[in-house]
Amino acid sequence: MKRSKQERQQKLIETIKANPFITDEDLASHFTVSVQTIRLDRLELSIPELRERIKHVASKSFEDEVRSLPLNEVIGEMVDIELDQRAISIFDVKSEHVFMRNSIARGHHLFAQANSLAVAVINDELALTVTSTLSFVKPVKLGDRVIAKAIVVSKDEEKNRTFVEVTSSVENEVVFSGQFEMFRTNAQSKGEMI
Amino acid sequence: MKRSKQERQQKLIETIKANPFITDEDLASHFTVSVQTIRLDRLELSIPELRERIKHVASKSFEDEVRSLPLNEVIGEMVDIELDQRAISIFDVKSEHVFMRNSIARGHHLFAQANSLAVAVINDELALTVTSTLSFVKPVKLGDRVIAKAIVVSKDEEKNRTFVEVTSSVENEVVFSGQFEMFRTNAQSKGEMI
DNA sequence: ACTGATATTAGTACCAAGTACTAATATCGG
DNA sequence: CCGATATTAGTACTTGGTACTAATATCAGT
Repeated sequence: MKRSKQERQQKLIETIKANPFITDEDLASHFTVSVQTIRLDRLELSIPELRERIKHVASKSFEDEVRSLPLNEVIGEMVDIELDQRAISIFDVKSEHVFMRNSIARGHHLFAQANSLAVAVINDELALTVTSTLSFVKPVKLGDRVIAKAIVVSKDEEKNRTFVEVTSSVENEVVFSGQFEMFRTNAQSKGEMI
Repeated sequence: MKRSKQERQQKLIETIKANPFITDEDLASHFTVSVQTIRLDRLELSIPELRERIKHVASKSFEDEVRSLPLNEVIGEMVDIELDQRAISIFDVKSEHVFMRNSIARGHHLFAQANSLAVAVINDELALTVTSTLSFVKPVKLGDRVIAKAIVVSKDEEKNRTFVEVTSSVENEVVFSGQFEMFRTNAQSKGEMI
């Protein structure tokens, strides 16, 4: 039934990963070894104790929660903005943004960054994306820092339209570009989009 | 400096809410009362102890994580698919998808649903969005159920391109449409997007 | 079969952050 | 000043550990 130490430790890693809430005692009975053995295993594998594991999971999600609340309106971090002119935001590609199997960022995050930047650069109460044309130039990978630059290219004051061009790059290489036609108004709340 | 018990308890609730990771000891010195007082307060307010609070935060996020892992690939719920032909998915607009101030769905969620559906309908190892043109027809509100239909309209076998048209509607009214030019290949792993 | 190394188990003291409970003081309102 | 409420102190006990020592098991190789 049981096999080598290495095998057990491998399973241990998986088991704890699948359920970080498991105690040493439960692990011991699960692998039918003593609690001390489990503790030695954790020591060797430098797996922290239950409380530390839980704390880690909790603090990770707590930070995310805190971060996603006030900054909700812009995807990525705004570093520069001149209303009605240009805006720049950076977005770090983390594991939650990529496909599992190839670590490539999912397109909607790039779109989200670009689009929310286009919304932000508009100096009005209300900004609404009407149409957009996107070009995904180059795959973006886990760990990449994407810098999006939005530039207001033209306006049609009569129709309340603003045209914004967004170019995103990673290490000075263009990875994405999009043209956004935005509807703008300072009316109270006819409805807003994006 | 200090005020009534009620006032302290009110602050206590806020403090713990803002930072669930705080110990009774830290709370005690923060409010310059004894640890026992803090414990009586928690008892009266039925605020659980630190470890239980942390566990709660962690398990909440852990469930979310588990849920988002396998369903990671498609945004929304796939209800029908005929590879290389058409696909349908539904997406319920929840509070995390909308702007706080007007309860209107943020565009990238509509894009994400449409785009992941376009990826899914492609019957190949690899599907990559090259370009897309989007039209946000009508604002989508909190609580709306968005039904996206993807239809493969044409193919360019030589260039490995597939053109997909996605139309999203709420209660039979079109709210969004997009044309997606997809790159496809069954090569192992040249890179993938979206 | 014996030896040495590695692995496992047992046991103790100690820690953090509590609960549960009892008992002694403070403080305040009338 | 008295009684009620609030606060503080203190003890025993709990969980899920760490850190450490020491005793066994198990296995591999000669």
